[in-house]
Amino acid sequence: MPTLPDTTAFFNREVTAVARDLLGAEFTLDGVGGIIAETEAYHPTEPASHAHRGPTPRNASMFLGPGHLYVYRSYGIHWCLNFVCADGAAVLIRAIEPLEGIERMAERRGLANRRDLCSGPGKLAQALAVGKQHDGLRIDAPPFRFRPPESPPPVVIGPRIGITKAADLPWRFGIAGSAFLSKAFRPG
DNA sequence: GGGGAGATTATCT
DNA sequence: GATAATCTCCCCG
Repeated sequence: MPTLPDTTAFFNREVTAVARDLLGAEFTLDGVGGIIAETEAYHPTEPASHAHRGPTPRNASMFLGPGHLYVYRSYGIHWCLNFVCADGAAVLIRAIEPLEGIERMAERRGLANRRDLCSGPGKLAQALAVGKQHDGLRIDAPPFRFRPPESPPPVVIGPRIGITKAADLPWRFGIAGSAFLSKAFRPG
């Protein structure tokens, strides 16, 4: 009987390594979710991070330690889901391949096309019904289920999307060839 | 299939 | 008062 990987140890590593290793991981909320297909890393030392200027009421959960969730409202409309690492670093979950609870996702999104259910940070938050009530919770306790990948998928890397600061850093990671990404990676 | 405008609100200057 | 880790719809081709 193999020992299950320790979740805190998984997230207590360099944030770009965690972002890459999250690809292929299983994540569900109340049995709704699938396989993480796209992530972005954020570190307090670069200005795109919400933790760049230190702790504030909004980003408090970024400092709870490895294995917690950071959920924030984006553009006053959408919710975005992050997994916290060490020292205020966090990984934004940008896309999930829907596998479980697809019916409920389709209802929440008002869409039938599986490809569009979770292909973006705001979309997947709506599909999984992620909200402020999940900010600061542990990823390895109900209503969540988290399981790291058993074998690493092929990875593509590129610059992060939708930001103006530190936009040159290649800190976006995706499963190569996945049909469920928020946007294609530029070849090269 | 691609580009641009608008929606909407918490947070910080 | 400006900004923001986004999404959808509309127009054009």
